Amino acid sequence: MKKEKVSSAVIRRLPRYYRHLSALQRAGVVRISSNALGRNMGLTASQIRQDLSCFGEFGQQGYGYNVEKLRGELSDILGMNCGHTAVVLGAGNLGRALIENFHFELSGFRLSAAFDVDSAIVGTSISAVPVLHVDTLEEYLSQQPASVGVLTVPGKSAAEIAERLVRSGVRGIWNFTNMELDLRESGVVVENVHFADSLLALSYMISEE
Amino acid sequence: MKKEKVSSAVIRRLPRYYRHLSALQRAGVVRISSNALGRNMGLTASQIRQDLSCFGEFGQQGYGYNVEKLRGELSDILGMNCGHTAVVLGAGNLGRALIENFHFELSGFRLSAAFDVDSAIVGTSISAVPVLHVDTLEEYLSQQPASVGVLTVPGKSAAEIAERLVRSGVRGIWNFTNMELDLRESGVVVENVHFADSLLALSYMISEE
DNA sequence: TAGATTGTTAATCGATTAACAATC
DNA sequence: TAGATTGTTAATCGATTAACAATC
Repeated sequence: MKKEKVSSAVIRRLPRYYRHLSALQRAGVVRISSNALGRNMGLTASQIRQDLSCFGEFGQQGYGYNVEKLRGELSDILGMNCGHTAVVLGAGNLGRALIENFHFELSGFRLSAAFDVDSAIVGTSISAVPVLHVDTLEEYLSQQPASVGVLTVPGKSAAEIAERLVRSGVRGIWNFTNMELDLRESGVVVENVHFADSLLALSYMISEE
Repeated sequence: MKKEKVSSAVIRRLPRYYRHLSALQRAGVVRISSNALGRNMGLTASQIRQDLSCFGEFGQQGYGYNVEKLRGELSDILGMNCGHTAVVLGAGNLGRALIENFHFELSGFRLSAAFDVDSAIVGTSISAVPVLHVDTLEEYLSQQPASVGVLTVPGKSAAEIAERLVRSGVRGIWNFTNMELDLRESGVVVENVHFADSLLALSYMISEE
């Protein structure tokens, strides 16, 4: 998958395209024009064609886009067919909620293990995902490399665990802690899910005079 | 709090400013220049001054910004001192994780109640937050209005519950379901937390050739 | 074919960065 | 005071939108 230089704004829209196309496909829609998709998503047709043209030519003049085909192209573009794997760090409430309720496989990830320090849960399984002791993290990852570490540990452990994940060769960290991880020089990509930032943005928007 | 027309890009940075200033304050830093804050956050000094100038003049030439004062200004700008309240819809894994682990009060929200359909938990409390039956939602909100509904119900109930929240007068919906809510005409603000979109963006970034 | 719709180039718009006078 | 740093105006850069020839 070669990339020239795709802007962050475009990258952020790709999962939305994928999601909307999936819904259209489920609804039995076979083809869609950039115009109709734009109305559907609240974007201009122009923007959609411009965005997609970063990756290739997926449409057909006079016809539009085949929904199933475009969805498939997007899944490739997004790396959903790379066989990515993930491990969860911290099987507390949030980690557990993600393991039990979030369908990693629908995003192309296989969730292979969770790690925690709590001896009450180490050795058990959550939704068929084994919970291992975090002391065995390096050993495990040397045998079973992971593409992504899902960081749901307490904030005070975040930096240390992130560091260990980086040394163990993960390519990305999905960071649910409220800590800012500075891994710029490691080359590891950090994707932050800062709940507080999201709620505060909402707070701002509902507080406008 | 009067606003001219603040761009979405600026709004998204405000919580980050607040978070970084909070960390600086905890670290005992009294004053900071736009230059130093920029280095800290990975932004240009120019952008920081431009952003803040949307809301007033908070600095002092030759000195910079007083950390505590600027943090206080940002908390006002973000609406953290408006006495906002929230209710959680759906006390499953994710709802429970938010109730137990997310500190609403640190974002200026009081979490007053949770609602669910499961008779096994209705009537109990989670971290001192009462769990009520969702049938009593309208009755409750007419007595105890909420600024925001936190939507952690299953996707298939999302649209219905969102609609009921809107009719009950919430100003915003913090949407954790994977459903797209179209409330454009209601005037209610939707803030989406789409886990899958976030993971797919990460997937894209770690999959670049 | 005629109508529709793409991919792409050009025009516009908005956001970021640079520059600098004002001033603490 | 001299040095530092702001707030703001101007310049640049990038992203979005519009236009249109190509073509299914």
